[in-house]
Amino acid sequence: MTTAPPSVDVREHILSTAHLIMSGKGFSGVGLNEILRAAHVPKGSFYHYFASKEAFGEALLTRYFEHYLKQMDETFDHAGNGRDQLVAYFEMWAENQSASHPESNCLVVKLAAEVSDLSDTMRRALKAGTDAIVARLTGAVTAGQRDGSIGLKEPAAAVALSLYQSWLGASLIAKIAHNDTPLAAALAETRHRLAIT
Amino acid sequence: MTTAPPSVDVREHILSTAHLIMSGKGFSGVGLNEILRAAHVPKGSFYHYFASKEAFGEALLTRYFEHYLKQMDETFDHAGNGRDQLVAYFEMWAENQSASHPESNCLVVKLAAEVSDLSDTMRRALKAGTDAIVARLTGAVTAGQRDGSIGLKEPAAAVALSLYQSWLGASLIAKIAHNDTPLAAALAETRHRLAIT
DNA sequence: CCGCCCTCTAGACGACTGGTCTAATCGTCC
DNA sequence: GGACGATTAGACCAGTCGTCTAGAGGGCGG
Repeated sequence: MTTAPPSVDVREHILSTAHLIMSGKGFSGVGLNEILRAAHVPKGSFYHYFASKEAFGEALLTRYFEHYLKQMDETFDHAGNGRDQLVAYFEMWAENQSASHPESNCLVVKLAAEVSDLSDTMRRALKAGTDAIVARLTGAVTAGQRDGSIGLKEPAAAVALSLYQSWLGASLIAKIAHNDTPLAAALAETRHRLAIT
Repeated sequence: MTTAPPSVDVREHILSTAHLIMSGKGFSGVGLNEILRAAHVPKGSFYHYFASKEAFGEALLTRYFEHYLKQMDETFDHAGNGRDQLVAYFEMWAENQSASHPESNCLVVKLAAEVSDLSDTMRRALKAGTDAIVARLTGAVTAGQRDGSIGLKEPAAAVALSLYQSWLGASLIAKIAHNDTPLAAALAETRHRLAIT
C-alpha cells in the first residue's frame, strides 16, 4: 500500500506498516511476507533490523506506546483541570477505537490477550506501556481531586485503573458488537462517575 | 447393541481438546495438526466433522457459551438474593481466570479481539454469547433492585453491562501483569459498588 | 580518482506447517 | 456378498519463519 521508498528510515516504515496490518489481523495472523510485501521491503532487510518476529513485535509495541504516551501528554497539556484532562483523553479513545478507523484502534485491546501468553518479552512491553498509561491517568485523577474538579474520595490509583479497565472492556465489546455505542456509553458513564455530586 | 454415537463423542473430544490449547495459544496461533495430534484424531477426520477451521471456531465458541451459561444458571440458582448471585458469579470468574488455571480462562477475554476482525461468523457467536451473559446479569441486577439487596438506581441493563466490561478489562490487565491482584481488586470494587449505601 | 569497508538490500532457498480435498478403507445392515 | 454411508489416510501446495550468499550504495582515507 505505502509506496514511498523511505531509504532513510526503513525500520520505522516496516513498523508503521505492520501496525496497520496487525491492528486488523493480530500477531499470529500475519506473516512477515505480507508485511514486507506491503511495505515494499525485501526480507533480507527485515532480519537486518530485527532479530526475530518476536523481537519485532516487542519493538512494535514499544514504538506504539511511545507515540501513545506522547499524544496522551499533549492531550493533558491542552486540557484544563483534572477532570477535563480525563474526559478529553477518553473522548480521544472513543474516536480512535471507532469501527470506522480500524487503523487507529488500540493495540492493547487488539493484542494483549493473544500475545501475553505467547511471548514474555511482548507481555512485558505491554505491561510497561499500560503501567505508564495508568500512571498518567492516576496523575490526572490526583490533579482533579486537588483542584476540586473530581469529587471521588477513593485513591486516585484505584480510580485510574478502574477507568482504564472499563474502557478496555468497552472496547472489546464494541469490537464484538461491531458497533460504537458501547464506547459512547462508556464515555457517558465516565463523565457521570467524574461529575461532582 | 446400542452403539453409542461415536461421531458425537469424537466431535466433542476435538472441541474440548481445542478449547484447552486455544485458551493458551489463541486461534491463529494453533494449527489443526497440533489439536488433532493432541486429541489422537487423524487429520483426515477433521473435515468430516467440521466444514473449515472457521466453522470449527464457531462451534468451539457455541459449545463454550452453552457450558458457560449453564454453569451461570446453576450459580445463580444456588445463591440467594440478586446481589449474592452477582457476587457468587464474579467470585467464580476470579477463580477461573486465575493465572494458575489457564485452561479455565475465559474464551471471550482470550479470543474476542483476535477473532472479531477475522471472521464474521465467529464474531456473531461471540456476540450472541456475551449478549446472553449480560442478559442474565441484567436479570440478577433487576432481582437485586427488587429484593432490596442492590441500592443502585441506574437501569439494570446499564449496570450489568458496565460490570461485565469492567471484568473483561480486569482480566486483560491480569493477563498482561501475569498476576491475579487485578481480579481481586475487581471483586472488591464489585462488592463495593453493589453494597447498600 | 581509486579501492576499501561496512551498512543495507535483494530474494532464492530450506525445512517445515498451514488448511483443504480426494480417494480409499471400514463397519454395518440388507 | 453387495451396497452404502461413516470415517480415515495422506497428498497437495501455498504459506510459515528464518538463513544465506551476493551485491549495491555510500563515506572516507589516500
